[in-house]
Amino acid sequence: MAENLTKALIDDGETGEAIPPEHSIGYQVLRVNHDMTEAMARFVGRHGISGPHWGYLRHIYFADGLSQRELSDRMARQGATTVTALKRLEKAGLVESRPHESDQRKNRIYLTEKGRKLVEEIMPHVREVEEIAFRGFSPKEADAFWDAVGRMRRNFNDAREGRL
Amino acid sequence: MAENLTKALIDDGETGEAIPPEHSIGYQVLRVNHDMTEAMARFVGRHGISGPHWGYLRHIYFADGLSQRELSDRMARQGATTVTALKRLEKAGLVESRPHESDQRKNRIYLTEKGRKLVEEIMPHVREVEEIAFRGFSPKEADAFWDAVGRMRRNFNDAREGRL
DNA sequence: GAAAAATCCTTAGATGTCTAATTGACTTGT
DNA sequence: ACAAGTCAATTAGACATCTAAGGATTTTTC
Repeated sequence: MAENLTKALIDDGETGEAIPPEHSIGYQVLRVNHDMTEAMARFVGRHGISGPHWGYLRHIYFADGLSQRELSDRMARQGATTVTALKRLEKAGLVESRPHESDQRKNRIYLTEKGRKLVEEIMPHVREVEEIAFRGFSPKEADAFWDAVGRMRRNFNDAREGRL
Repeated sequence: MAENLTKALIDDGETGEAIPPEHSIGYQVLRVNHDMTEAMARFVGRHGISGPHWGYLRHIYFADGLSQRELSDRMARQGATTVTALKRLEKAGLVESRPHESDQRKNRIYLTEKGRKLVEEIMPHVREVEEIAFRGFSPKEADAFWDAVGRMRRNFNDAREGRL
């Protein structure tokens, strides 16, 4: 039987008892996320930027010319948060913002040459964090994990949209 | 072959190319964590508290009398963060702090009756979030996911400690 | 075409989080 | 036994984030 799903939904679930943090998948995912972002922040800190700023830079690197709205969505942050992050990045000479050519409400965000170089310097650290995460995983297990995370994201997306 | 481990460590890895966010397990875990904490925050918001505060209350519920240090560790937050959170929770009449009986540096944190009631009111929502997360998962798949998350946490813990 | 609604960005203010420095209390080494 | 080191909690100050409200520009509706 399901030993760990058990923890949250059968052991505790069937008795209707409260779920302690260690038996809550939300808590466990919070912790593993914390570990990963902390590890990444340690690496990028050496290059003089914060973890969140790294996130913005990477998105822009792979999708130059995005609007702030698009960037906020991909970062899973509110628009107001992106405004201040971009201000700092622009001040640091890492990104630049230009008006959208056909819609005057929008901006387009681009990496500067300096920004691009920085992303390329930092990228090996991403590989290192990925490598730590999957240490001891067989390819099959890693696949299963990727698949599970994708399905969970879809589950929450559906729930938010009111489907299901 | 590993289709998804592939994404980060073979496809991109072997060519030495940059890893885009969607192929980064760190980004995917960030997103799923965001989805879960957002869902939980929506639920607990109805009861007048924030997501982080809920986290503290749950830990105290299951380990009454913890020191702030212990509580901070379990929450994966710095001590200073816990200070301000507890101040608010105390002001709201949900927790109380008493001096440690044998070590005058420490406090012990307890839930009040009101705090305990609140945790019990909110608990069903935790179950709901867990249920959304694992929708469509077989017991075996859920087990595998629990196992994988635990191993990842251990991997990062080992890396932080300098083991490996 | 004009009014209404939606979209994009921005600002203002609140909350949560971190790091660094401080104070007071325990623990250790000699 | 005492000095040095460690540890718990706090404060101060910076940064990241959110919600709410506003201004400007589409887009939609009739």
